[in-house]
Amino acid sequence: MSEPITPTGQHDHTRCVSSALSAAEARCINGVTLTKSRRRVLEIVWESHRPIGAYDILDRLAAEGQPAKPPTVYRALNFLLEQCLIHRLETLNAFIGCGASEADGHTAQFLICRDCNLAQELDDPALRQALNDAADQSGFHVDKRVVELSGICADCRKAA
Amino acid sequence: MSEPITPTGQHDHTRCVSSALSAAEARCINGVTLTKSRRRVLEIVWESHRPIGAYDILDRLAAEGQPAKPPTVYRALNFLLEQCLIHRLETLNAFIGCGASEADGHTAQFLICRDCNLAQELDDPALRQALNDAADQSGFHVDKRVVELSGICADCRKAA
DNA sequence: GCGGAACTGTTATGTTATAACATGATCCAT
DNA sequence: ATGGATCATGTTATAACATAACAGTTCCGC
Repeated sequence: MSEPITPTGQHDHTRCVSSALSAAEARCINGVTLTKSRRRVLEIVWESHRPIGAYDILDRLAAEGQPAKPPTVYRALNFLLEQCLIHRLETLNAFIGCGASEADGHTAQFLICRDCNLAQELDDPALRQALNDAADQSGFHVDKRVVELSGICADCRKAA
Repeated sequence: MSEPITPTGQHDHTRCVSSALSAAEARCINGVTLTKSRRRVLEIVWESHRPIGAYDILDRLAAEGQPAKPPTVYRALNFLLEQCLIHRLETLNAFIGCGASEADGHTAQFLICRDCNLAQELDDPALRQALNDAADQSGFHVDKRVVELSGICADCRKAA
């Protein structure tokens, strides 16, 4: 969030990928292991700020000479989701690296651009509060929040 | 929203189904027609306040001796979505009747109970505002909003 | 080295959704 | 009333997304 992401997603990925990986390694300590294939899937997910589908990950693995089958990828993705290292975007059936720090409840909101396909992760406190209030008013106990706003991002609007 | 919906969803459905249908007829005037099969799919969707999947609708049609194929149902569902007569719940790949009045932008939020499977439709102004603000801060133009909170509803919490 | 736990491989299948093309119904303008 | 445009439906096939079930492997503590 502190670093601009261009419409083409061209920024220093090596930096954010490696920071994602070190966060991942840090989180994997007691009985939880970041194995080679989980690590590779995490890298692939982080290779852009765009959501990527499970079968696209399969294709990447195949292209690298590591042919895999769906369960392999889905198992890795589920592990990464459990560890809060990635998010699943419900509206796209796709996955994206989690940009948030470890202990913030893994709650996020997404702005998904139809044009450049970037997905910007937010964690807006006011929005979070409004979500909590809405649920509280109904006496509803929330386990999981999905907030995905689709449209056109600022850069693409300028470009148009 | 004015009428209580129990955890079992037992309330006067004939009333809400027929009011949904008359809303639908009213909306279908100029070049837009509520055909028999679209109408039947709308009725099926409205037969509970629970989200229903496309293939469950297919099964119902088959049980009624109106065997249909997936495109038939998806075409009806897409029509009903365009007319804002139903919503699609992205987290469930399922559909539910739209309880909102005609001209409010078809923006809604859902509280989805994992236990009784009811989905309560909200249109909370504060939440809507918070969503707008979050997008505006990023200069993002929103086309479509998906807000789905999953958890346990008040009734199921009491019952537990 | 043995047993258990975690991880991976493999086959098959389940679930959700659409492409592509053919046919039928409706309307209304000439 | 016919021709043709438009909208709706039927039909076949397949694409896209996801998991069940079971077999094999690796790793680690005892």
